Amino acid sequence: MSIRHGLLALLERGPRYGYQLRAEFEDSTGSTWPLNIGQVYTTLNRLERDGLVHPLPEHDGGQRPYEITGAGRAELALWFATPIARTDRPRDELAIKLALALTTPGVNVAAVVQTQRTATMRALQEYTRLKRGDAELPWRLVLDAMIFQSEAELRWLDHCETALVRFRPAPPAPLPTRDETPSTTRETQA
Amino acid sequence: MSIRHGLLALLERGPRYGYQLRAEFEDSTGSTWPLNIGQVYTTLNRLERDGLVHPLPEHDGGQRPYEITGAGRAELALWFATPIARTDRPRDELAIKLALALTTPGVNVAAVVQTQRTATMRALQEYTRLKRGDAELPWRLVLDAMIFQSEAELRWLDHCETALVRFRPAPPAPLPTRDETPSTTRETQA
DNA sequence: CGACACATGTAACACGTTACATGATTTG
DNA sequence: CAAATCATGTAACGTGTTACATGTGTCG
Repeated sequence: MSIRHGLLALLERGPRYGYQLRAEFEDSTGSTWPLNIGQVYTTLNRLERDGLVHPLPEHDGGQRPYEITGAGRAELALWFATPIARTDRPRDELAIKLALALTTPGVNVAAVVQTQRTATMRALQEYTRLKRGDAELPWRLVLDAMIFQSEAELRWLDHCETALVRFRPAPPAPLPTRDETPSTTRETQA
Repeated sequence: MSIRHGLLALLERGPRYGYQLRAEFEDSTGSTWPLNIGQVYTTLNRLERDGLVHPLPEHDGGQRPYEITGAGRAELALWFATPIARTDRPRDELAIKLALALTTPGVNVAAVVQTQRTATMRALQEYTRLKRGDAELPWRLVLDAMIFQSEAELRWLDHCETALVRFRPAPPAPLPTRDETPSTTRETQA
């Protein structure tokens, strides 16, 4: 429901048309999650169907601006007033993957952890690099969210590795997995 | 794609039928993400369509067990060998919400942050409570993932509040949208 | 028998992504 | 003019959720 409410929030600033909405959405989040333009139009149609927005008759060029309605404002206020519960969130694919890897025969769990750690560290570096650019506050906060999440993921991966050693002390054969790290990252035993 | 691959991983242990798959999936993750039984059957159909599993003719009771195929094993191995990139993940609704709240007129961002913090702290306590129960290692790791994420979210919310004070010194100010007077930054930390 | 858990499936719907088709406007 | 960009829309598909329909097996 992020797009639906996101567009509503943008329309709270004033009437906008589809292309504008995509541009402003991506501006706010620094294009962290690129928004397909088709999705904007289908979402606008659903919002109109639900009475949360209505189109304005101005057809200067080809633009069809929309305006938020009273019901839309109420819905938006409810969104801002309601915290996001853990149960609302999508499944954490990484957690599922590791949990299942533990009981799947033939899987080198340590290698899975190590591969993910490399990728996550790389992502973290990229976010840190991006933060040095000039960004507005909204995007900076989005970047910080990504950074905090990546750091938490790294901590969790360390934690998993430690727990793993106690559970399966020695994986029988070091099967090769895709790991592009040169050498340096192996001694992070928390 | 978590369910699709999750079911494949469970089938790697041996042939299973739909009901079993749901039970084992929820066992592994401690019912953190309850899995609708209908979803299991539709996913099994898609896996069969794609040649990753095939049904076994045994129809003892009403059970229709499935078996993983060679292509299924390959797909599963690829899943385990490939790290999960940040771009694969779903949009972070909380980050979007706060980023947009900053530029939406009439929104008390500090209140949004505070409401979320309360909810997240409550979730964190619940996870900590659950961890005291007796759980298998996979579920314990899933719980730890939730805990680490919640802690990161709390840290981020604190961070947002701090950044907010410098950006919009007075939240209760009702009208001004374009007030850029760099007034005295009162450090009102909660 | 009647209730309940086990077990399989289908239908309708929402959301998201990708790709495609179609014009209008700007600009080199 | 031609190409790129702006702008709107549709179609097909994958995934996920909810609700409903149906049958079997067990147990008080």
